[in-house]
Amino acid sequence: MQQTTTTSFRKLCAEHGIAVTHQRQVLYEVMHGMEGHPSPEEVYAKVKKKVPAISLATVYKNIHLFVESGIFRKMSMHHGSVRVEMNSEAHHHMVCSRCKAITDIGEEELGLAPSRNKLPGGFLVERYSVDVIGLCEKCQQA
Amino acid sequence: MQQTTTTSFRKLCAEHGIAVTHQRQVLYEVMHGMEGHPSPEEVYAKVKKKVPAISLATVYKNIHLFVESGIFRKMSMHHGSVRVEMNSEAHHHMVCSRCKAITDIGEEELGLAPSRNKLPGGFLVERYSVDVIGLCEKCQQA
DNA sequence: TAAAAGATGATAAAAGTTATCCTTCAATAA
DNA sequence: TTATTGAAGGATAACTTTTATCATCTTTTA
Ligand SMILES: [Mn+2]
Ligand SMILES: [Mn+2]
Ligand SMILES: [Zn+2]
Ligand SMILES: [Zn+2]
Repeated sequence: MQQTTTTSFRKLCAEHGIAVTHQRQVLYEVMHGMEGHPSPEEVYAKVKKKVPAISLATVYKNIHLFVESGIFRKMSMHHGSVRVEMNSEAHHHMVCSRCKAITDIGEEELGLAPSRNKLPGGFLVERYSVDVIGLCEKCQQA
Repeated sequence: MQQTTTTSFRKLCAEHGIAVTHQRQVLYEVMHGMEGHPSPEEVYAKVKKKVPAISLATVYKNIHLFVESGIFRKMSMHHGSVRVEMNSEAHHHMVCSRCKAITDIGEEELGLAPSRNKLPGGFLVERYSVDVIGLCEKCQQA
């Protein structure tokens, strides 16, 4: 089983053209086994139990690497700072995955019909916030 | 006109039960006139031109105040740190506006039909990321 | 107009992230 | 298998964003 895991991680790395290291493998396995949407600090705390000498910088570097190579993805666009919305119209956002430009798009233009107002688990809907991830026109050319 | 603006800001403050200060008024007017989704630093830079002595802390405090009192809103949920997604299924998120708990919800469960793949401005859609903002069951009781 | 409550400004501190630099390790070829 | 070389890791400084603290000043209200 250990052998199998190791082998499949080697394969994953080969597919993505990244080197296999012990830290990377443990990090991958720990992250893979985590529920929800952990922060880098939470990942670090868990990995440290298996590789006590690991550095927080290594965790950050490899989280980025995993995200860039498509092994995992970011939960949502994370802007360095909080952003305020002054447009009070009901609208959503187009986010360019390359240049990170954010453009408003009206609810009708987007053509989204939020149906339910109660969701599984008894969650009561207040509003929907849709980020459309994709490429802006400029970035499609480049 | 200046008089009118001042009067309407006083009214807005009264409605939201917050005190009227010079800094607050200038901040509100500057933010109201800004395009897009500025960061606190960008707001600070602009306000400083009109009130050179204003402190960055005041800008932060009042942005929070404006958001809490519903005058403006946050562009999107901003978590203190980057969050990684290990669930590779196509899914979206229910975000509790009170306790900030994030729960996965499958695409079908949500009942969302993303139709177009080209949007205004030539934006090419890669994927949709929907945050449903609302109250989780626990927070509805409290 | 005076007292109380609240807001501001300066600045320290905390939290999150990135950069630097030296050491160690993994990939590759001899 | 071993030597070489580029890549990766570890320690830590530095940077960015945000919050906390506290003395001073301004609004509110009575
Ligand atoms: Mn917007
Ligand atoms: Mn998720
Ligand atoms: Zn772009
Ligand atoms: Zn909740």
